[in-house]
Amino acid sequence: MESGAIPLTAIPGPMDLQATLESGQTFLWERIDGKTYATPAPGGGSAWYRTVHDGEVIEVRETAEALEWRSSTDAVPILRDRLRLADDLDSIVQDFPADDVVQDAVGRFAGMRLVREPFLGTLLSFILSAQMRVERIHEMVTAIRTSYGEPIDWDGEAVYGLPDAEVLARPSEAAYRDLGVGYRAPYIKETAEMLSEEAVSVPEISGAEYEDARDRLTAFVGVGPKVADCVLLFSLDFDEPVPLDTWIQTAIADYFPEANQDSYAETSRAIRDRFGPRPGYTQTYVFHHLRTAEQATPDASD
DNA sequence: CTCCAGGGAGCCT
DNA sequence: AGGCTCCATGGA
Repeated sequence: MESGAIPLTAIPGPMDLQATLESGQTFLWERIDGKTYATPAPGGGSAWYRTVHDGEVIEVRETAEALEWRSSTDAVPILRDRLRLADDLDSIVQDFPADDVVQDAVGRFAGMRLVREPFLGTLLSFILSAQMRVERIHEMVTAIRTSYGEPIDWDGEAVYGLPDAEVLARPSEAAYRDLGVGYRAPYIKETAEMLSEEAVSVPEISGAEYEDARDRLTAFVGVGPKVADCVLLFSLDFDEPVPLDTWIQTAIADYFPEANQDSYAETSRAIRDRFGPRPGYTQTYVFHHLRTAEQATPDASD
């Protein structure tokens, strides 16, 4: 086992590991303490998080001074890439619009970064996300990972990463339904088949202009414009997408009504213009802010 | 009980 | 192109 620490002073701008990993951008990490998407822990520290990257186990937590890591390999370049540690967050946030809802979100989650997660896991996660709560998406991805991934021995514990598309194309639709994914079962199977057959060129999508890339991604079964936007934003390094989910639609209705247009493509352009030079970053803050504000309001008994 | 969740496919004009 | 209906599941 290797281990190390990335000093927070080596990261441009603030860092909030928990907000980054528990804001519904990625479903490929698990908290080792067993609590998933718990309310933020006060005190500057975080739980340990674990993922499997190309067959290597990676664990990371945030302390007051550093991102500490343990891994079967050198985790530093992987963490820098997946957690976008090179992003100058102060500069990015300065470009956000001055609207209260945006600035309130920045105030709550300073240090939340976009992620740059592996393509297959991101694609499947957001296919599963249709009409589903964030916590359950994580449960479904975990169920697939632990059911069909190869166990990795990690200090005597079996750790499961997501297998490749060829493996995920094998289970029957009924087998996926048994995992509780509902009507998304055929989407998962058919998309895995398309990937294993290389029916769609992912490098071509990565290299395309944003709206063209979004259109191309919808060739996968279960992928419409919203899911495509999530994949482009959280995996393929596009900063333009503003996924128009129920929360962002609510935000548009309440705070940016002039951006409400007739079609997804037109509304997308309007809200992008409204959000400024970093639309994807702005969206991620607003989404996390509104989603977590709602769950805090229903009752004061807890 | 009803309503809702990071929507999309299939079908109809 | 744009509108309508159906699609599983679990929590509030």
